[in-house]
Amino acid sequence: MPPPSQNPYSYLLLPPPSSLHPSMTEPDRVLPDIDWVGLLSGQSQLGEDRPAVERASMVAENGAEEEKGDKKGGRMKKATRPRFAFQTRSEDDILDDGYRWRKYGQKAVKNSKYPRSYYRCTHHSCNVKKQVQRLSRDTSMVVTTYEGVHNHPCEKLMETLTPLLKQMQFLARF
DNA sequence: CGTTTTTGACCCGCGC
DNA sequence: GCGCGGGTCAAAAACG
Repeated sequence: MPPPSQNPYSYLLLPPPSSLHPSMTEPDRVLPDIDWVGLLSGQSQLGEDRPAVERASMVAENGAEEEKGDKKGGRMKKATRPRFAFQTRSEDDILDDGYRWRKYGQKAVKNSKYPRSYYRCTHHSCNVKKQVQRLSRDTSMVVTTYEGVHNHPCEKLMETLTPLLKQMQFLARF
């Protein structure tokens, strides 16, 4: 796979584009203050909720309601996780977001001549998923939908961003 | 040889 | 119940 033709991380810093595919629900694009350093370094990872982040990445359609383990019901399955969709103008279907993904399926989509691919985060016990599909209307557009929040830091991103973020924090005190 | 991709089968919810 | 659309499994193939 060729290197990304554009900044693959831009979507981490910018709100999602205003023009979403009709089939996509509108994500909540309010981006509250986030402790990026703590988040990315995984210092405040599991256990604690990160409401700010979840809210920022949540799609209105299926609220992130946690159906906690309850044996009685017999079925408490679907803990709907936050979803976050965005689209990118790119030649490449797969853009490098710093995480490692394993493809586990591909399906043809109705009303589209391009298939949709399903990926899962390869990190152990991190069941974040994403799906990628290309718009048949605008071939140059790729829609990526993330589901869930990583419970581990992204080493690759940390390498490059930590020094900068630390510096920004320092400067922000003035 | 371990990991990832491929690909048809399978499963499940939903509308008829 | 049955078919359809969407999502996942898993075995084999491909890859490095």
